[in-house]
Amino acid sequence: MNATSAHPHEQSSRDKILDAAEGLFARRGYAAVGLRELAEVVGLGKSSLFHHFESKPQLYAAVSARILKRIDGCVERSLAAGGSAVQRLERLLDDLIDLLAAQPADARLLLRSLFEDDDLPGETPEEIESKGTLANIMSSISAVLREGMDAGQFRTVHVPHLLLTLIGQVVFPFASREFGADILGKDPFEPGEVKRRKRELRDLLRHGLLAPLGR
Amino acid sequence: MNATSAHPHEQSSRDKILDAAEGLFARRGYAAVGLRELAEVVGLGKSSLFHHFESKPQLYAAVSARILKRIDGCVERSLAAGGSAVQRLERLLDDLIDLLAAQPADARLLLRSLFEDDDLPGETPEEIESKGTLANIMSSISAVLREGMDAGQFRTVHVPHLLLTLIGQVVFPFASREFGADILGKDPFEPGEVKRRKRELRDLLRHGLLAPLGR
DNA sequence: TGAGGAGGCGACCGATCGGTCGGTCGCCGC
DNA sequence: GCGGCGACCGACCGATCGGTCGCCTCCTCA
Repeated sequence: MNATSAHPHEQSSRDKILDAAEGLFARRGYAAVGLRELAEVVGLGKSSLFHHFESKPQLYAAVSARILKRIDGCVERSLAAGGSAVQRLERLLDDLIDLLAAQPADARLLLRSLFEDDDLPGETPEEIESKGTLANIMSSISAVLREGMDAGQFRTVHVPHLLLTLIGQVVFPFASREFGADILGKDPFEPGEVKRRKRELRDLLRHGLLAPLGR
Repeated sequence: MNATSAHPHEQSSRDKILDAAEGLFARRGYAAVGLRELAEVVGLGKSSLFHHFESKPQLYAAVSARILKRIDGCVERSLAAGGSAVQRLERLLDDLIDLLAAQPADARLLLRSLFEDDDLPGETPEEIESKGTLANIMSSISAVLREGMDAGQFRTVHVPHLLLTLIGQVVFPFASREFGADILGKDPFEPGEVKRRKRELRDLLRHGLLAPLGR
């Protein structure tokens, strides 16, 4: 069977493990997730996990590689669709927000992987590939920013700092689901809130915070 | 002895434990830090830790409570200094950035605590107090935002969403030190980069990203 | 029909986890 | 001089960690 999608309803054990692991790692972090618990969630014996992944670090690498590939695919697809730099950037942010909203675990795990460099032992091939994927994502976003600046559509800003700013403001709100719900009074993943988030972020980038009167 | 500061050079064991724990928890997360390792860093036997803190969760609660109090103090001090809503918000962001830059572990641990609600077992008194401190921080920042909107200095925005945006863009870059260094090509905590970060963030809030030409 | 391999299982391993216990040492008041 | 006490320590506890091993059960295909 094709593993990922013969019938949509019976996914392979490998994918079930990946999905469950993604959720658990996202919520509680790498070290706090035990393989016994993961196996129980999946509905397998613990030793069966080792038929699909050779070790816990390698499993984590597979999970985070899958997420990075999802994001990379979204970025490439979004930027390839054409239009001015402004249009492409705004579409990219919308699409990224839709992606993070559709996959609640992704934002958390992504954020974790961005500030826990030392969480994995070493340099598996899968790890190295992930580093490349991440670098590709960053350079694609940087490219559209520089393009917009060169075309005079954007102000002159420091691209790397803007990159960090964008990541923080796009990813963080979806990473902190409970805290976000406290602040918003609603689940941030609710369709209405997602739509509002896209609008607020776009307006902030277009106009900043200050009222238009004084300019 | 007064614990916190008799001579500046010989801090109490309790404070040494708090400092070391803050660094370790920030870098690797709660579950990944063993008390043996912590004790070794501090230079004590593991069992001595239990003379100062009754359990690992309680120690973590103390560490994160200390950070929240630091931030709350910074916010209150910064907002109390007077001026228009615009001036107070911009000063607040500058001061927060200075604080996070001066205490490299704070941003990481803060970010962690914001999206790992379930990391601590239950409701110790210290935990409840921290929840109040955090709520106080948020409501103070919200207040200055609403004040600026009411005065017509800010655009009409959705305050809770802006709050999440601000947290993400202020805290995240200092939480991901190594990743930030990759992006910037320099250590984000270097004084020059801190200064640049403050300027870039301020300009983004003032003007957004779009070039002023087309308006 | 039967060999073989993929997938799965429970029992088990050494290491390490958070936490406890009994005891030592030095300082301070009496 | 001595009793009490806070700081500290090493040895130890049961539980759990990631990982291994041998065995079983299907399904496939020659």
